[in-house]
Order: sequence, then C-alpha cells, then structure tokens
Amino acid sequence: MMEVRYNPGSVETRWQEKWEKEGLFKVSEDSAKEKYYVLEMFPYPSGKIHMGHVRNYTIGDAVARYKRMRGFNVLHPMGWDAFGMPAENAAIQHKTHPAKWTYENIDYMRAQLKSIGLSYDWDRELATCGPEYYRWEQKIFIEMFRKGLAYKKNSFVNWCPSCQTVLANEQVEAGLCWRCDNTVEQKELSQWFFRITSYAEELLADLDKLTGWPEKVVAMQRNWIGKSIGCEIDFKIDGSDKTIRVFTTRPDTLFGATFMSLAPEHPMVEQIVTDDQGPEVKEFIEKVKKADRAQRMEGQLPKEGVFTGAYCINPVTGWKMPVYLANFVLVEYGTGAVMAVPAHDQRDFEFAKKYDLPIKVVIQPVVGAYGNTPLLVAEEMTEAYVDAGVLVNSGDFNGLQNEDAKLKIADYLESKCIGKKSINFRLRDWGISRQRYWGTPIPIIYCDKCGVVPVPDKELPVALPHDVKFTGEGGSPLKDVSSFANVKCPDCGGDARRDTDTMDTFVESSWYFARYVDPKNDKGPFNKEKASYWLPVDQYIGGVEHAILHLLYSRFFTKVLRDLGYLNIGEPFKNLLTQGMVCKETVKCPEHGWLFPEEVDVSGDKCRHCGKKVEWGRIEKMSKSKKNVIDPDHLIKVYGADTARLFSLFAAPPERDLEWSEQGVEGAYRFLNRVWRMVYEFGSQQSAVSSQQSEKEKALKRITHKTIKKVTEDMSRFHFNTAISALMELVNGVYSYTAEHKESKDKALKEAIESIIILLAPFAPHIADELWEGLGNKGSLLNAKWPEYDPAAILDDEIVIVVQVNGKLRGKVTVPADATDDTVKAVALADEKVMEHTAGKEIKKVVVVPKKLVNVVVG
RNA sequence: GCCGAAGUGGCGGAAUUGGUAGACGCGCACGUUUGAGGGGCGUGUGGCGAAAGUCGUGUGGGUUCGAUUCCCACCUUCGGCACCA
Repeated sequence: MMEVRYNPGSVETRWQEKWEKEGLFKVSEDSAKEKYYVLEMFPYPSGKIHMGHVRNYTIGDAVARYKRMRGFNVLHPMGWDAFGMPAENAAIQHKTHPAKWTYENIDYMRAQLKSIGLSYDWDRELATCGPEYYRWEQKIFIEMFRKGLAYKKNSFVNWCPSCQTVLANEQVEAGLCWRCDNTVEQKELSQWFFRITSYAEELLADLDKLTGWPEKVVAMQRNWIGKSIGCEIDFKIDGSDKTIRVFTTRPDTLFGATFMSLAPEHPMVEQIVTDDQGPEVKEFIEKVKKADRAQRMEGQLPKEGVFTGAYCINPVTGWKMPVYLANFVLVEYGTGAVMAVPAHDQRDFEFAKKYDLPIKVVIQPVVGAYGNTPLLVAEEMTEAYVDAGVLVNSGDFNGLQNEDAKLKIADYLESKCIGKKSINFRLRDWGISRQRYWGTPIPIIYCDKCGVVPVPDKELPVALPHDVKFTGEGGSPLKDVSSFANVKCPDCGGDARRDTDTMDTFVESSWYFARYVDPKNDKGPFNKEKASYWLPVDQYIGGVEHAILHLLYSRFFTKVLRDLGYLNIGEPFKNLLTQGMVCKETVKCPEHGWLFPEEVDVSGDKCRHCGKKVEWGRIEKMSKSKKNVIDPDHLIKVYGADTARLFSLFAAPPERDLEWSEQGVEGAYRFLNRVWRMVYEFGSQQSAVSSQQSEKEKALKRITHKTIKKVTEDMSRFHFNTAISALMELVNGVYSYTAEHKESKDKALKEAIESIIILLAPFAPHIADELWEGLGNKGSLLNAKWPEYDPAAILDDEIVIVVQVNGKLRGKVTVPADATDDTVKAVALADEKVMEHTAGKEIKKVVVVPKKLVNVVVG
C-alpha cells in the first residue's frame, strides 16, 4: 500500500538498497545488443561532492537510464582521479598519509554518489592511485620510451615555488600557477617529455571528424595546436661561415627584412656577439631573465633589445642586416630567430622606431576602384601594414599579389638551397615529470654504465613506498627514501638509481576511459576485444574547463595506444557535452565578509552573526572561497535526491550555466509531490475495463501520446528541461481531466499516469520506481521498455488555424484536421475579424500554410 | 587584437525546417479549502490602453505575404587564446 505522503528519504534508501542487492547496474559485453558507453569526467577525491558534480552526474545518469530503457547495453562507470597535490598538502599540513586521506575521501564521496541514485556499475570502479592501475600506465610509458615517444631533455621548466613543482605550459595561466596563483619561475631541470608534437598534424586533422563535439571546443583545440605554414630561411653571418635560420609565415616580405631579432636565449648569441657589445648584451640577457615572466608571456612589456655587433646578409637583397636580441622573441617557437620586416609587422615596426632601424615598404595596398587608398611611404607610416597587397621593391617578384608571392619566393629559396617550406606548431611537447610523491612513479633506472634503463616488465609496478616524510620542502620526498631510490641496474646488476619523479596526473586521466572496459585485468591495461566492443565512448560529459588539457591529452593517448596495438580507434570520445557551471548569488557582510547562504537570516538581508545588513553580490560560479555553495548532503536530506536531480535538469539546458534557486528547488519538489498525489488518488481506481471512449478520454490519450513523442525527441537531443516541462503539462492535464471525471475508470487515465511515471524514471528514478510499484508492478523501471507513441493517437480531429491580415494576427478559426487548403482559405476569409480588416480592400494574395496559418495580403 | 558563444517578461527559460513570441517553472495578485499558519486546489499575470487596438525577442538597416529564426553593419556581456614571427 502506498503512503499518503511522499517521503523521499525512505523511498530513496529503500530503492538504492534494492538496486544494489539486485546488481541492477552491472553490465557485460553482449553482442546481441547495441552498446552505448556514457561517461562523465571522473572526480578528484577532494573530500566532498559539490553541486557541479551533482549536475554532471545527473545529466550522465539521465542519458544512461534513458539509453538502457531504449534497449542499449549501457556502460556507465565511475572512478577516481586519485593522484594529486591536495593529498600531499594534506599530508604536510595534517600529518596524514596521502593514501589514507585519499581513500577516506573516496569512501565518503562514493557514499554520496550512491545517495544520488546514480546507475553506475560499481564493480568497475577504479582509483588511479592504486598500483593495479598505474602499473599499466608505467608499462605504456616504457613502450612509449622504446618508440621514442617519451624522452628526457634538459629544459627550462615552469617552476612554481609555492607548490615546489614543475608545471606544464597548460598549467600556467597568465604567468601564474593554475592551482595556487603564485608567480611561476624558470628553472632548468632534466625532465621527461611525451612527444605529442609528432601527433600534431593528426590531432589537428582529426578535429574535423569530431562532429559530435561542440564547435567551441574544436576551435579551442585548433587554436592551441596552432599550425603555421611558412618557410625557414638561412641568413649568412657577415664575415663568418655561420648561418642563422629563421622561421617566417611571410616569405613574401623577405625583400623588406632590414634587421634580425634573436631570442635572448638563442644558442648562437655567444658565438656572434662582438667584444665591444659583449657587456651590453650580457646585461640585457640578465635583465630579460629576471623580468617577470608573467608580463613577458602576456606581451605587456615594451619592445626592447640590444645590438649584438654582428650582421647577417639578406639572401635576396644582399643587405647587411644588424642582428639584435629582442625581448619579444621566444626561443621555444620556430627557430628562436626572426627576420624583421618593420614595414609589415607591428612588433618589428615598433622595434625599428625605437632603435632607428630602416623601414622598407615591399607591399603596397591594392589601390581600390575609387583610388582612395594612399600608397605607403615608409617615413610617414605610424603602424605596420599587415594586410594583402602587391609586391614592390622586390626584384623579379614585383607586381605579384603577396599571397602568390609567398609560394613563388619559397620555391625560389628552395631552388637556391637557402630556404625550405616549413610548418610550425604552437603545441609543445608535454612535460610530465613532477617532483612530487603522490603520483605514478616514472619506471626508469639510471645506471652509470648502462645509462637510462626502463624497469623490466616483471618488476612492474614500481610501487610508491609507503613510509615517507612529508616536509613540503625541496621537491620530491622520494629522493630521500634510499630503499626506493637506490636499486641494482636491471641490465648489469651494478648500483643504480631510480628516477624519483612522478608523472603529471593528467597522464592517468588520459586513458582511464579505456581501463573501465576491463578494470580488473591483471595481464594488461585492458583486453582488446572488450575495448573494441565498448570504445569509443559514445557520450562524454564534463566541464568545459577541460576543453584543451584533458581532452587533448586523451586524444593523444588514444592515438598512441592505437599505434602500440592496444586499440583500434583513433578518437576516444564520439560525442562531447560540455555542461555549464553551477552558479549562485554571493552575499557579503560588512563585518564577516563572504557568507554561506545559511549565515543570512530568513528575511535575507541580515547577517546571523552580527545583524548587520548584508550586500547581495553578482551571480558567480559556486566556490568555497566566495561561500555561495549549496551542500548536496543537506539538499538531499531536506528534499531528496530526486528533487535535486530534477531541478538540476529542469533549471537550464545542460550546456548553459545554471543559476541555483532555492525556490526553483521547491518547485521541483512540489512537482514530485503532485505526481505522488496523482498516483495516490487516481492510480488505484483505474480498471482495465474501458467505458466507451468519450471525447475527453480521446483528448487525454492524445496529449499522453504527444507527450511521449515530445519527451522522446527531447531526450535524444539532451533537452531535459523541455522534456520535464512536457511531463509537467501532462500532469496538469491529468489533474484537469480528473477534476471533471471524479469517478474515472478508464484506459486513458491509466495510460497517462503510467506514461508519466515511466517517462519520469531517467530524471527521478527513486520516486518513479516507488510509484510504479504502487501501481502494482514489479521491479525497476530501468528494465522497462521506453514507451512509443501511437501516430494515430496524436492526430487532432480539429485544428486551429491562425489567420493573419498583412502578417498581423487577426483571428483564429477551427477546421477539421483534413480540411483542404481551399476550405481553410474560405473559412478564414469568412471570419468576422478578418472581414473587418479586409473590408473595402483588394485581396492581392492569400498564403495558406497547411495545418498552420492563413495570411491574407490586402492592398 | 584574434577566435567562439550569448543578448527574449519581474526572474530561470520555451519556440526541429522562417509561420499564434513568452510553453513549463519561479515570483506576484485574487479566489477557495483550513481554527490559524503552512500546504493544497483554482483563476489571472509582457508594456501601454477603458476598449478596439497598438508596441514588443540588444541597436540600426535589408530580404519576405510573414523574421526571435535568414543577410549586412553595430553595441553589450561572458568564455578561450594572446608579442607564435
């Protein structure tokens, strides 16, 4: 027997226990069914789930449950991105072991996820900090090393003095550490790199295949990879046999190159600098090194440079070009040297003005049809001319369109062996070494005799030692653990040392989606047949903040794993949904600063601590620092998981930001109560015996089937908000129907109520299962069949046709659904309102849109 | 500066392909139920107007019988990249 009142707490625990007991969410390969792999980005076990997670996983769960009800074999796993610095920071601050801290967080957060009723196959749960996971990462690393895809090099790296670690370029935001916002410094270290640049071309080209990704993300990745087509040109040093090679995308301006700019770190500097310029050059290099990298990276610094005393020769004009060092030339990009064409490059222009270097125009704007584009005169220019035009002062190439000249000049240089066409990428190799404890150990041993030796397969995993001192100083604590760091060389047996760095945690998340297909495999990362069955991920869901980093690395890893023979796909995620942020207004007390929502009194304008008037700020992403957060545990306790889920899906379309609203949550709760009451009051009194079908019943049946159609279509487009609104309308429809049929016992009502409950199941699974059982059914709706609408049932007998006169709405007429255009036209013209507006005017034209509208055009 | 997205009631948001702008929800108002409160149920709710009407989807143009939707120019907001040669 059903309870009178909806009690989400008891309903939800009861069903969660039942689902778990029955193993409802377990899946395995089934060749008879079409597979569907839906994946949400796994969380870092920071301690507690936040509303962003709730939204993310609710979207994924709605998709998973819907697809399952549509008959797909659905893989829907969850795990933990469990390596990372917060665990180590906790170790330093609270003297807990990172492993203990992490696993306790996982236990708590797993329970939270279960309380939301998410349909994960928990048997596939993985934590990346477990040796049974990272041992395969180490194996993959070694295979990459053997193929030259992982290599070591000495390099300047981004060093965060606060985190005491190296950061990848992608982890430096505007010169600041992405995690702690401290200024990043430069430090030279020997580091491991993944050669992602050898996949640059493919990573770029395959973006075109990602038709299921938001264009925005594709554009960001394209931008990040940054392909530039141009050529490399060699410039002879005057009075020497040395040459300096530059990269340029503008070979068409070669005749206008009047000086050369080198990066201060350029390796040739020492060799070419003249004695008298030596001290000045040295001073300049020191200055640039010390300069705030944040500013240098941001292009905020004014152009500055120094003359080296050396000259090089322009290969086409024969001019002596002074060689400068310039603070805006980056050693990492291209060749670290730039031919300066001040007339046609804004940076070179500014530099030339500052140091009084010659400016030579070699491209003239095309004089327009009206002849009003003035010709450029070098002395009068106030900025560089960077647009298209015709070549001048360029010898044999004069008169060519500059786009054509690019090719012609490149061809010419190639024929003379002083240059070649070349492609440059902005993308750099991925530095993965981290001087930290809580990460995957790099499985490499250094032997004085044998050099760099990978750890043999049979010795994997290289496990993290447990007993380690965490001081937070001086980089990785692993180097101080002699039992770990000192080993015998696997090749010669002599004394050797381990690499004591660990891998960037982005490595773990670059392949976890593949491990889910076979998470317990102890023979390899995963079974290839299982991977072929499940992969690629059909629908990936997560925050847009990973648009570049995680998604690019995962694409890279997929291609590497394919080339290592583990996978037969090249792209991991077929469709991507980037969900918006969860936002809420901020509140500030003049005395206590940011306030949690519960620190404001009921009236909403006073601080609970001091009674002072609070200030309501703008709506921002929920964050602990601004305290504009809602605790999911509390929310679920008060309203239940179904309400939390329903609101998350209803308040905004998934890809847009969601503004949290307490009243909106109450609205969702009210709706579920309305559904409950509907079933309680009208669910039991139905009988299968059909009275003769009245018009009202037919109408109810019609809206039921229209709703099935609408919800189904909306689900396939992930328009959950409108799907839910359609359900609300149907519930409203049932209420008005029953208001007029107090003693209803008919099929239409039964069908409407059953449909509502089934269609509600992906959003609010607990209450749906409970009500389904209340109607006398057995089992969970997860195994129920998604309803199909009856095309005959949705046909209207009569339809309303809108009548316009000159495009303005003037009336509505009701006609039989099968009325011909001529009939509709006649009825429309005879409408009283329409006649008022057409009286005495000439009817020029009548537009009839079948089943929709009539527009009468009068003169 | 470059790339991308978005501007619709008091608010969140609807409106597959150009065809009734504002579905659904929140809020508000009124009514009803209740001893009261809460809750429920019902009705109304873009602006102006007594009404007929009229104006309304960031701004200004255009195409069309008809534009939130298509085209051009611009404004604002948000996000990403940013001295990449």
